[in-house]
Amino acid sequence: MSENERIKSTERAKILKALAHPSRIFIIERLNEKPYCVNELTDMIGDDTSTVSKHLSVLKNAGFIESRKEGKTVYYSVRCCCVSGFLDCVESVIKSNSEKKICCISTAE
Amino acid sequence: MSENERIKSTERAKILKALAHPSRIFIIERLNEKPYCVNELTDMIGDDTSTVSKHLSVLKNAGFIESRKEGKTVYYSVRCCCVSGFLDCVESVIKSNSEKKICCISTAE
DNA sequence: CTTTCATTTGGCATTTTCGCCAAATATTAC
DNA sequence: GTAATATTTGGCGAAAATGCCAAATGAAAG
Repeated sequence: MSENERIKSTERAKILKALAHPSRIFIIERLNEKPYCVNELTDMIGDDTSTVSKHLSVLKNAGFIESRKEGKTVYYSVRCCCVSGFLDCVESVIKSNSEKKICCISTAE
Repeated sequence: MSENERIKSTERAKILKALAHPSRIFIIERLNEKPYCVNELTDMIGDDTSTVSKHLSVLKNAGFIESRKEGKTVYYSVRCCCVSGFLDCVESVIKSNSEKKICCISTAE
């Protein structure tokens, strides 16, 4: 692996890692519907506020979401529309695993 | 987050985690071209054989790749054709990050 | 200015992941 | 059979991720 290849793979891994957590996937799915503030997401998830805030920070740093401040409240929203395609693909892998078939997102129904 | 939602998010996170490592992304990219054996991938990556073997095991358990034994050699190949779409999406996020624009895979060039 | 509410940051213990080595397994050659 | 080659597995220390608490910051209200 050349230096350049290693840098590129590491960069990509960072993005994927940012999404690779149950709460963060849940957050992305909720934000895919509409913007939510930290408090609302915290209530939904049930973890500590600081934990949720850190998850949001991870997603933001990766470029998946963005934030907008409104008074005391910070609203987060999805910045990258391809995330849903991401999750569709994940779903497709899961489906193919359970069916023990080769997966393909276009044939998955 | 309901029990069911938590299970679903955890399941999805597992799949994403399996891909969220520089070497594993590199492996998927190589296998996307054609099947390779452990030795060949080890040479390309430069890590210990056991390390690469474990990465392959992670990818296989997640359902991304499959293996076929030929004599002493084990060849791995991509089982899920949507993986390239995955990586395209990751690329699109990276690109939008550097350009500080909203990303969308369809407009990314 | 003080209080209150929403969020972020620092710190720390726990858990998970990583990567090497050594040993085990499997297959072919001698 | 033994030796050589390819891969996997077990184990262990090092590094990274996780999640809570407490403290800090920021903004509006009294």
